[in-house]
Amino acid sequence: MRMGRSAVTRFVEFDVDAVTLARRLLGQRLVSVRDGERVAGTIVEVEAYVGVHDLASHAKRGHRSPRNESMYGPGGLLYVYFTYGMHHCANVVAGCVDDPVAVLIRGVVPTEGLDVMQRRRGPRVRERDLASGPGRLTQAFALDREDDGRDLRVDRGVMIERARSRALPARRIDCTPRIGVDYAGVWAEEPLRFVARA
DNA sequence: CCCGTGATTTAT
DNA sequence: TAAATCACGGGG
Repeated sequence: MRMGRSAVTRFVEFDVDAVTLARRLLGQRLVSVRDGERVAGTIVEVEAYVGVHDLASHAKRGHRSPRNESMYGPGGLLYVYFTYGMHHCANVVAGCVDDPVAVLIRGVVPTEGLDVMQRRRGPRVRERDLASGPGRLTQAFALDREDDGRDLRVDRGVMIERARSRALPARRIDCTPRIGVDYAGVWAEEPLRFVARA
């Protein structure tokens, strides 16, 4: 027998286009477990990087290197890169093998392990800044290049848990151009950033 | 506004 | 080999 549209799947499915995955990730729960310390939060801001033709993407013009190799893997891999000499950013790979599309996680609202996040981020950081920003959330969740290529579908250290069975309705999502991609010409204007309304 | 910081990419 | 760039964050 076939699963209907309303069938409840336990896990997020990743083998879809980047925009679909971006919208699907909003409201779901990012989790990391490090040395038995579990932290978690709700994904509230993401950006889609939609393919080799997307001049804002690390895979633009089909570029492939040790850094972005994970983008060429199956949907569900984690792509973590290092930038500006001090920050890590985390993406969820979408699509299928050899189709380098991904979703950058830009903002999470902490729900579990706030004390752990505070320790990692520093004592002067305000609660609402713990994981609001792509570099901030990797620090709060302790994600770095060691985590690049992990498979979120099976990994026990980093995962995305289904916190809601249906995607957020479109009216609960704000759509804007992506941040920090002014170098990308017309692609800088594309509305590929998605933010869950407060 | 400016700057740190260093891996990666691109130009010479 | 050298120079420029960078999916950022913190501090004025």
